[in-house]
This record gives sequence, C-alpha cells and structure tokens, in this order.
Amino acid sequence: MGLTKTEIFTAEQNQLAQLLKAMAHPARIAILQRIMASNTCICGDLVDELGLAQATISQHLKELKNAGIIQGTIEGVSVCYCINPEIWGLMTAQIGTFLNAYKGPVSCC
Amino acid sequence: MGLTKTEIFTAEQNQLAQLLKAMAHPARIAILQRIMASNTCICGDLVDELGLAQATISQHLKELKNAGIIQGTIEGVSVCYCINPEIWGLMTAQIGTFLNAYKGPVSCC
DNA sequence: ATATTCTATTGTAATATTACGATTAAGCTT
DNA sequence: AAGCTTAATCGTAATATTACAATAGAATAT
Repeated sequence: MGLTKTEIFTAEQNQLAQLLKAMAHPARIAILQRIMASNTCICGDLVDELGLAQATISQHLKELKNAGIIQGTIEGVSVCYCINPEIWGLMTAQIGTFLNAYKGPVSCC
Repeated sequence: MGLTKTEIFTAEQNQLAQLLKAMAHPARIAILQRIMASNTCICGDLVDELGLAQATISQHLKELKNAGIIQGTIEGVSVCYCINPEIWGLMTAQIGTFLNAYKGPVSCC
C-alpha cells in the first residue's frame, strides 16, 4: 500500500489531481506568485526572498517544471523561470470547469 | 526535517495550499464530482462506485471535511455528505484570484 | 587555467500520505 | 435484547514529501 491507485480513475481526474498537487504547497504558491509579479523572470532571487535553502527551492522548481506549470531557460550563469502560458491556460480552464460544476445548495443536508 | 515551514509564508498562501492539497487526489476529486452530480447527498454509495475500501473512502471524506470543503450529517444509519457552500465559494474566489494573477506572456524566456 | 557564481543533484532524516484489514460505535430491525 | 447495516477509528505497511548539507556541473570572470 501507500501508492495512489491511479488506474481506477479517469485520465482527467488524475491530471487535475496532479496539477493541484503541484501547487498544493505554500512555497510553490509563493514561487508562482513571485514569478507572476515580475513579468520578467527570476531565479536565484527566490532563494533570497523565501526563507528556504537553495536545494529546497530547486526541488520545488523541479516539481513545478515536471507538472509543466513553469519552464526554465538558461540565461548565462543563472536560470530564468517563467509560467508556461499554454499549460496555465489549460489548467485554469480545467480547474474552472471542476469548480463551476457546483451549482449551489439545491436541497441538501 | 520533513515538515512544511508554514511560518515563513502568509496566511493566504498557507490556506490556499491547504485547500488545493485537500483536492489534490484523484479519489477526492471523484468524490467531489460524485457529490456535485447528485444534488441530493450520498454516502456509502461512494464505496460501491469508486474501487476503494470503505476505510480508505472514510479517510478521504475526513480530509475533505477537515478542509471544510464538505460537511456530513447523520441520516439515520447512514451519513449524508454535501458541499459546504460558503467554503466552496470562498475557495473558488481564492483560487480564481490566484490563477488570474497571470496576465499572459509579457516578455519572458 | 583558476576562481567565482549559480543551479542541479545526491544523500539522508523526519514526517506525511495512501491504502486496507480489523475493530469499534451508533442506529435501525426484528 | 440480538442481529444487521453503516460509517468511523485504529493499527500497520508501503511509499511519498519536505527540508537541508554537501557535492557536482556549467558558465562567466579574473
């Protein structure tokens, strides 16, 4: 045990869960907010601004990158991260569809 | 180590992360979708319809309840779960604000 | 070439999550 | 009361996550 039974769920459910999971950590939310705040991308600034070790930031960035939410390009000696516009759009739509499926309290407990 | 350093993040970041985390599992997404599908609430139906053990479903329901996303009322011998309208609304707004903070690719990598 | 800077990776410890069998608790039914 | 149904809880095993020090890799600067 201990591992999610992905095979019993739909691809959409698994994908949505994966995207939500990628953002479901305060550090990663902070990272995404920081990237969005400066249109121009950043990188090692995150290490200074958030109070986490460099290895930890790098690990969080990797998770966001694996989920496809951000992308990084090497800019000389440093790495420039930014939002992946397509994935962000798809994700926003997918989350919106899910959340808007709720049509208020009809007759419930 | 091994525990999230919540103290270095804002209350908003921690709260949003917590809500996202509560939904960041295909089983919990399936549960929420199932609850939304039948306006009228369900309970043990989930055990039959999802392919997970009763204890596992109960555990997932508990997490959703802890996050405030759903609420359960005892209905005789069974328990009726439904969406918590207020939290759902707040959550939708909070996630929307976060996702809409991204204003497309301005000049990035 | 050597040093410096920046980031990724490796290794590791602490903790959390996921899943399920077994048990308990609470409410009907007879 | 005794039995049945439904759901929560406990205990446990397997795996995943979070965080960091230490190290490695890659590009620039001296």
